[in-house]
Amino acid sequence: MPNKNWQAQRVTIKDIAKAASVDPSTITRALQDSDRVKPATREKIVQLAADMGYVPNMAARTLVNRRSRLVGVVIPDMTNPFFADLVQGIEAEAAKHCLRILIRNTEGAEAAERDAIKLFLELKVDGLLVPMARCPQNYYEELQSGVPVIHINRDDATHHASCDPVKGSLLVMQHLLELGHRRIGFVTGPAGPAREPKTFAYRQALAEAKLGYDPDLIFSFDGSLASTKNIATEILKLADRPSAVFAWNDVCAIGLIHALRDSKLRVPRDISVVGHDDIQLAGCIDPPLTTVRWPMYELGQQSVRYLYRLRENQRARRPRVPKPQLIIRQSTAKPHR
Amino acid sequence: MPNKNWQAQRVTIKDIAKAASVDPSTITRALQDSDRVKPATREKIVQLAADMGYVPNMAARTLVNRRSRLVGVVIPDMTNPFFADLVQGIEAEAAKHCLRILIRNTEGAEAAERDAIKLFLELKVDGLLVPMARCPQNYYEELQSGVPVIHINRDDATHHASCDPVKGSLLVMQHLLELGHRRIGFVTGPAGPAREPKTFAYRQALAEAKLGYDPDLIFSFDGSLASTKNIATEILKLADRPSAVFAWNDVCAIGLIHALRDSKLRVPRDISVVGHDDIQLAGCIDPPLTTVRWPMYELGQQSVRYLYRLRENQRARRPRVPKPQLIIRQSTAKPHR
DNA sequence: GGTCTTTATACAAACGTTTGTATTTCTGTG
DNA sequence: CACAGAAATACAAACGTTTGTATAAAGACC
Repeated sequence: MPNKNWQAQRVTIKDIAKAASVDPSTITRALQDSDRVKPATREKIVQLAADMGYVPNMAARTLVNRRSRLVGVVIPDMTNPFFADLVQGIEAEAAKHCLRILIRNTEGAEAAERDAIKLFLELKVDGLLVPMARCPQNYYEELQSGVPVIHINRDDATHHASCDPVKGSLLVMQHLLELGHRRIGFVTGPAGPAREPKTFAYRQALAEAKLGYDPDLIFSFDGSLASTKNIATEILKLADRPSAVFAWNDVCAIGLIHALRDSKLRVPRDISVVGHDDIQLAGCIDPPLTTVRWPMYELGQQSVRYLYRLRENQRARRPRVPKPQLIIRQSTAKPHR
Repeated sequence: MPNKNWQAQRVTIKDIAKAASVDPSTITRALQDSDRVKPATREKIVQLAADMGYVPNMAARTLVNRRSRLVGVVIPDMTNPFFADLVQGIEAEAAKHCLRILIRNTEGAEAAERDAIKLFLELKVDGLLVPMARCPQNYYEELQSGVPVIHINRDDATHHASCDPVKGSLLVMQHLLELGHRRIGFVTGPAGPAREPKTFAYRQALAEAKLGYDPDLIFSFDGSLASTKNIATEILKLADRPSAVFAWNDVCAIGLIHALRDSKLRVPRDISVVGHDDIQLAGCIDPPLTTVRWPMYELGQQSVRYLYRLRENQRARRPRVPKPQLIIRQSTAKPHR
């Protein structure tokens, strides 16, 4: 069927008004359940609206209300199931406050993040939720958006809800140290706000254990599984191999374990590997992965609650969030040597 | 800082007009790069707009244009990395047509899907992209939305872009049959549009191979890894065990392999397992998973292109999409017995 | 310098809601 | 029946853009 005509607005409040021979303002009030309209009239109108297939025009509504009840969420990486949890928490809480959430995906790219923010601001969202923002904080400050922005896991932001990223990594290091590891490798990830604190925790833990920092033990993961192969190769080449590796995240850890096995290194017998994020599959690979879990669902809830307070100009304290948790499975063991 | 005042609209076109002592309409035209305004004026205005931090009000714009250049995308399951690919394809193509995409997440729930659609319609999106719709087709037909809706992988829809789901599953069955398997199990998944065609392909392939259909060999996966354990138990209990299992998807297959191994069944020596989707991790578990890849990225691109055509009232043919592809790795082998 | 184009800008109406105020219609009371 | 007061509804302006049309300014030609 060619040339079908797509029409944006089908039936408006005025059409209903005409059909009910009543003023448009009455339609609004009836649909909003205001007590200013007679029950009988309301009923008639509601019925009519349904029959005529009326769909409110948010554009018009937002224009006059100057509020959209919309919240923009910027997801840096849809590939990472880890954010799915966050979104679920966000949605659950948003529903309670009659806020509707809208998602944009940036592939961890700064430009895409800016685009997303721009779109949301044009849409006049009531608030912005941005986990692990890639753009520097001053970008957000200079924005002067006039809209509350809650950062998730960026503790340098004015408003943020965070799960201490240093803490999580310290737990990992502590675990490895307690097992007796002395040469511990570290895999950094793609640029982003998570890199700093993890690296910091790694160095901090080494220092506290009075162990030296060896640049040879730092590897880098670019987000692709292919790069885990290279990391394995690098590790193999080292004269003095690490007995444990703290991988950037679970995907990285799983790839690494696979690559190491290809090179005849057994995990955890020959080398321990720890991940981060506790993705769904972490527990059912071989060996089940030791990792860190962040309470993303709660984080999502908390940040919406915080946003809501802010939006209502209520006194809003930065939310507290449950601590990261070390999940010990079987990819870590005492060093063999 | 309590009681900060969040103001929706900060600087409008009128403010710029005043500042430039010029009519609002000139501002619009200058910002739109129309040739009706003198270059010098345009430049001044553009500069001014930037300095004043002007953010266009989409609500107002949409209201008069009756077009938003927005496209709504309904994602059924963010957990599934499989959709990330789709979104990337969608975004890449949308950018080419100056369309901006907005995502809503339904947890595969019918109600959430309806909500998402409702929101998008209120927002007056120019089009809807809905992969694997959970709602029945007549819901969409009765909607009479006046907006083009492209379904992805629902070949019963008026407008759709699909990758033949039957074909993919037939490839799997063919592969298993060629290896010599005669007792093949099948794991169905949560309710949804994918269940029918997969099941159909399974039965079809059995029939063509002149093999009987045995209800004992049908298991069901509810989306949680926990349920794969139950499936493994069920399989173990069977007197006449299948020599191969076609799992609902990769996550299911990985969970199942893990659970089977716990019960001392080795894959693929004792039992072959095939997945579906070819998620990122499929290649680096042990054993690397045989699975089906759908060209989700292309599917995303195609559906946007199709939508664009429809939106422009151009003649639009349903897009062709590359076929699903069987990825043979090491989780399948000849039956041992 | 007057007329005719061309170029640049101003004016005004419209998009679909919402909301404060004004007006009409009831209901009950004296 | 008149009137106050309440209840129900109508009126009109506003939200921030866009766009067709009208107007003013500038340049070209005789």
